[in-house]
Amino acid sequence: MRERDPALPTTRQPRASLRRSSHSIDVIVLTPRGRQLSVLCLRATDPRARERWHLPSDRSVADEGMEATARRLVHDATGVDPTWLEQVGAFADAAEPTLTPQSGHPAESELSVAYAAVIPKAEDRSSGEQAWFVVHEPPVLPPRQRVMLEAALAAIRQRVDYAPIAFRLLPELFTLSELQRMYELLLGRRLHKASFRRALAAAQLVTPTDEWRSEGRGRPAQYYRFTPRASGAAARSVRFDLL
Amino acid sequence: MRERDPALPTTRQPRASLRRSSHSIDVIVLTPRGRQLSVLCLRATDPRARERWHLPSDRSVADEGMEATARRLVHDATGVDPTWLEQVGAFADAAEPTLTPQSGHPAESELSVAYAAVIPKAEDRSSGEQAWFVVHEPPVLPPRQRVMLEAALAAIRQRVDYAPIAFRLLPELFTLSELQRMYELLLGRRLHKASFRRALAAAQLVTPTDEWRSEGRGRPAQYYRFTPRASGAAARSVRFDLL
DNA sequence: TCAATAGTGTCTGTTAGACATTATGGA
DNA sequence: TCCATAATGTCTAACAGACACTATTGA
Repeated sequence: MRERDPALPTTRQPRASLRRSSHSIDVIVLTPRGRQLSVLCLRATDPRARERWHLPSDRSVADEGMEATARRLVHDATGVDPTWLEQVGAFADAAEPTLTPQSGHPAESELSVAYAAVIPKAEDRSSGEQAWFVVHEPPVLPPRQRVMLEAALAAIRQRVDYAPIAFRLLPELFTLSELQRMYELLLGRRLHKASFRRALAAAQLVTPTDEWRSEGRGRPAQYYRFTPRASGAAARSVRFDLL
Repeated sequence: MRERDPALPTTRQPRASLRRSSHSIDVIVLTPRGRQLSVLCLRATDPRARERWHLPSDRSVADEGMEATARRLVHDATGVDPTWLEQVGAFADAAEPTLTPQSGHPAESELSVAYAAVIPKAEDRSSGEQAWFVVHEPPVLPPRQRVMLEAALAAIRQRVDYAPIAFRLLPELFTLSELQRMYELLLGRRLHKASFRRALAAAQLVTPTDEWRSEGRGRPAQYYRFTPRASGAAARSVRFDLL
């Protein structure tokens, strides 16, 4: 790709950034808020359609690659870099054999490549131009982006057992209860406490520290640290079928 | 997408088929051959580069949708429709910050959407223009397509426990040994016989018939039929951690 | 009889999930 | 004292994997 493209029947493209492609990069930015997982949505710029929302999206794949575009989209919207990012897939509108009146995507791109991104905590920039929505109660989105949101959630739930997504959402030191709550947030269901800790111990994913947390009422909790198994596959693949 | 696209700065597209996009659909066509899983590759048309191979690919997303394009690619190359088809993801060439001398894709498309397809058995059309390669010993492919092949195999292994891929590769009636061999082929590893059958029974995925197979030496095998659990999720999610 | 494949029975170690109990702080 | 949270111990049913065994055909 890029630079030489003599076979293309289109006109020569400007060589630097801001070239518009026929496809877009769309990002599902997720963050924990309270007991819920929330997704970042942007308000339509058109003042006549203030109740139309959409996901961060960009068609200028500026010689930077898809993942870099997704990362930039997250940074521009939230001010921070995602701590985890992964492609979900490519989406077009369902090709109805007879009629497809209008695009299911705000930028009218033929094709959208969706990325799921997570950031630890969102500084509340609810400027009116953007807002966080609980993932199960999103605003009305363009059809294609609604599909992408569901696919992103499914992808995260599938990968959370094998990728350190939960740890990327927590600070360096965390308690096992905090870790479990993060897993529950990502998976969207409750886990069994004893089994959760047994699985963690078996996988040797965390090591205790000397730090303790004492806040609020109950017994202080020990802080743990994430200690991924160096290269060699996880001692056990950490199956959280729990609860 | 399609038809109205007033926002696009490009010239008006011809409305019907054979419109070239900036992205391609590439298909990883897989079929069981003997004890191995094989992938379909096409020979370069350029007579000066007869040892260059590539995956079936098409840039004319002819108002038909990505999946239909993938299906057509399979049909054109093999004469049959795929019995299972699923998107793997979108792939571009790694954006080296400094230089990316040439495309990692034969059609020089910016972006390729990969689909994994399986067909039950390949009528041998090894016309010299195309050939089947054992998946672990593919020919030299364009870099992007090599990545897509590996991703397709990983995707299949991940989904084989939840999607009826193995059954789509077998005839209506099959023996449990045949089914197990198909799973082993797709997963790329041996399974434990007793555990395999226990898991099948627990998941209630198959029901015995009155037919028996008697061919070759050993004891005749009973034929089974695939009986998916109607809608309601599988009684058990059929975990084949076996062996 | 042997070889080859199909299918089953039994045993053992592991583990998920339930449940109960102890531990330790704040109000 | 009571309450809330953390952490651990024990029990049971389920199950994966190993192993051995029986069953049934053709050569």
